[in-house]
Amino acid sequence: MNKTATAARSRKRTASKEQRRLQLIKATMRSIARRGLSDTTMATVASQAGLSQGIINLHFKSKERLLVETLRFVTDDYRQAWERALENAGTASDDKLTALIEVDFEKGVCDRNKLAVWFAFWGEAKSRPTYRKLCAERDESYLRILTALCQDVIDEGGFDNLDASIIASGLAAMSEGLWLDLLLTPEAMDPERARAICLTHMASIFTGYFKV
Amino acid sequence: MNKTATAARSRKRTASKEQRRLQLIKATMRSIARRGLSDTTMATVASQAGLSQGIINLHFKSKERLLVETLRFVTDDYRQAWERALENAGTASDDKLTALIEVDFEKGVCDRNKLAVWFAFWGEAKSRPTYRKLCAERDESYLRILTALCQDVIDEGGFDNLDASIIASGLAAMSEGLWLDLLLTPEAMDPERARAICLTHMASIFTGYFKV
Amino acid sequence: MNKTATAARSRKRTASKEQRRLQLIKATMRSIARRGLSDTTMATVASQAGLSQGIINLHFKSKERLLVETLRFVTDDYRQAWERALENAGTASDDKLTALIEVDFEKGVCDRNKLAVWFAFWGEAKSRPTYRKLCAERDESYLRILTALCQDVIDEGGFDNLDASIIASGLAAMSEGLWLDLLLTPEAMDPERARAICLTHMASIFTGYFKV
Amino acid sequence: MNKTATAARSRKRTASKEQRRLQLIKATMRSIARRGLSDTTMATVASQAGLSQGIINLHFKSKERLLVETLRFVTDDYRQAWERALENAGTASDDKLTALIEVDFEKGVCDRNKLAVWFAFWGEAKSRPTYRKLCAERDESYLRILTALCQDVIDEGGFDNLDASIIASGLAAMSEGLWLDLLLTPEAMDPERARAICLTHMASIFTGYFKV
DNA sequence: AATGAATGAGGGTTCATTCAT
DNA sequence: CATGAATGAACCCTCATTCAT
Repeated sequence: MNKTATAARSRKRTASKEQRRLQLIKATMRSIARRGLSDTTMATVASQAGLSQGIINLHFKSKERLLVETLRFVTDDYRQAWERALENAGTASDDKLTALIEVDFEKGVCDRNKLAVWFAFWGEAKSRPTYRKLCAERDESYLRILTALCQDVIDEGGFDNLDASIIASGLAAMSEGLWLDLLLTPEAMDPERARAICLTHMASIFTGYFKV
Repeated sequence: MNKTATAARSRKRTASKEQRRLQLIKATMRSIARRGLSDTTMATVASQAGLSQGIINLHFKSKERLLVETLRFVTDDYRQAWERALENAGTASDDKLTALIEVDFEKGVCDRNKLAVWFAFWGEAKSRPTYRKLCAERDESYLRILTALCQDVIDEGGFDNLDASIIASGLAAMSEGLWLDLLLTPEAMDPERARAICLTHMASIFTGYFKV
Repeated sequence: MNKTATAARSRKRTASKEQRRLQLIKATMRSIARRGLSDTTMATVASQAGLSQGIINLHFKSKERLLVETLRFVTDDYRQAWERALENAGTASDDKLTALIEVDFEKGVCDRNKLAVWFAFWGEAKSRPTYRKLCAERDESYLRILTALCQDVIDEGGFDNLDASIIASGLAAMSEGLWLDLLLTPEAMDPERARAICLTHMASIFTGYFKV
Repeated sequence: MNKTATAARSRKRTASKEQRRLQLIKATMRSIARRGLSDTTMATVASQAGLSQGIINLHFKSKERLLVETLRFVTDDYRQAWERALENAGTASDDKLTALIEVDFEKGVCDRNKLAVWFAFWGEAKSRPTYRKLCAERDESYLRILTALCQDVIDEGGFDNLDASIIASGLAAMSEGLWLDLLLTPEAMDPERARAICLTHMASIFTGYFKV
């Protein structure tokens, strides 16, 4: 066997290992969404993945690690979504801000399964420093960019009496609260309506901008 | 022993029984706040209450029942808080609305322990119809009164182009989202700031009202 | 209920708890003797005791603790045996020494089950500081009294050229080695013969003493 | 490819196979010495040997076989040591006996790691016929030669009142017991002192012989 | 011959629940 | 009404073994 083949196999093995981890993380998310965090066991995850019991400890050492990696995955996934949204948005500040708001309610981000995962971890965050830290980091980086964009709109639109930080915090909070409504009362709230609520809010603040 | 005595004793017993239940519910809340829902066991609750192992099954029949009753308690507690706030508020619609908003961030309602309980149950709500129903009811009744008050302000202030339902939903969501910030990043958010954010938001919408 | 009754019940409860611990320790010894330390599981011990799985963690917190307590029990048991033997022995030093030797091969001490327990723990002692410490303490206190008695015989018999420490160490070692023979080759060694070997050894050293 | 080449390769392969087995047995001994028998797993052995997980089943079929082969190795190793010692000893019976005793405390035989292996297996011997048989055989062949040599010394020295079997059993036992001391209380016993104890013992029995 | 990912039986442990006191 | 010892199912995790590569 020549070097190239060895490298190929080696690469394949490594890739496969990463794939397995991803497969297990996704199975974990499904299990959390369907049964809740407290009813998510090694068995439910393994079975979701169509694999055997021992597989999780083989790849993640412990259940706790699996859960942390799952949270990290959701966190990264969310960040990538809004980074991508910003890239694809127009160059105008209000367009960017709109894009950042809308990403919270678009398909890949705002499905009830992922929301369930978010709330599952938030529910345990107070008593689990590891979870809290991961969640907090997500919030902070998101809030930072949101604040910056609000400031841009303020500057451009001449809304000198507004405080970007206050607006951004309120907006981010509203978005999270709407997620809760989507989770708890799906019959009374849907992503489209949630998006409209946020944009209406922005339009109230920045007169003349964010026509819904 | 005469009938009166029996009745008296019976009444006393019942009262005592109710006290015990309350004692256990409060112990449950403390346990959830300190250790999280998933680390809250019959033992941690009983120990918090300074009572023995078997006591919970005696009064609540099962752990599940205890948790449901705890959630119900929190729900009722919250409702009473804003009902009381409305009673104590001025008669003007905007005063009432302000009172309703402020109650979310006042001491008895907005302490990190109670927030932890809320999020603990929200985290499990998707996969537990019983929890979801209780949480949803809370939201709905709160949202109903909030919408009505917004409508009053709209009518009184002549804000005919505004939609009370949209505003109320956004406001309620913002409030819940701010709770999450209080839970996750207490160093970056405090009740006073959260209140200010909400009121600023209202002031943006209803020009001339809700001066912070 | 009066104080006496309370005390009685309390005493009974405590006693009962102590009894349960003893029962489990004895079940552990039987399990080790029959199946070996490596095949002794929580299940084999509980089943030996005729009790349920969870009982051991209830009384000993962990398997490791149970094993340590079992070793401690054997250690204490052994010490009590030779202390009792010394009390019952005559006042002459050589009588006492004889008694101390004979106790190693008398019924209550030298049965194959207990020997199996000793060797099971000795087998793990090198890599388990806790075991080693307990075993070493047993050895040391026994060796100390053995040396003292040898010294007495030396003094009384005028064996000035002998070293009590050397003799005692050799004697103690011989005794332990004979236990191994009893364990490994019961068809070639029995307690009576082992006892004779030790006494013959003493008779060789202290001319005129320890006639077998 | 001609026959010769095939044979050569085959021979080489066989040799290599034997080396691998030896490598794994030595890794097993190290693992037992460092972690104890109960913490010795296929993984710890393979890792000690710097090889992969599956290697042991490839060469030994099962863990049990590996352990048995390890015990057999230690047994053979011990036998070879005293056979060599006898060959190298002088022709006088007491010289041979001295050599036989001294081998127990010389470097290659009496190191704490090997002692740990011995005791590990002795600890499981009672409940494992396979282990017991192997250990017993070791004892028996050693005891046979020891008895014969004692008899020679008795005959030559005119110690007609002594019983070779009793002396040999006592001596062998003492040696094993001293090993235990070396294992458990290395700060209180060392090979040199152990050797001295045995020789002193012999000198007491055979007056005029075995001057230390 | 050698690897190491995968399996799954069985281990120790936790904990909701029961029940004699 | 209250206790807490006892139960046993279900959990997470370990590890000997298998097998595709």
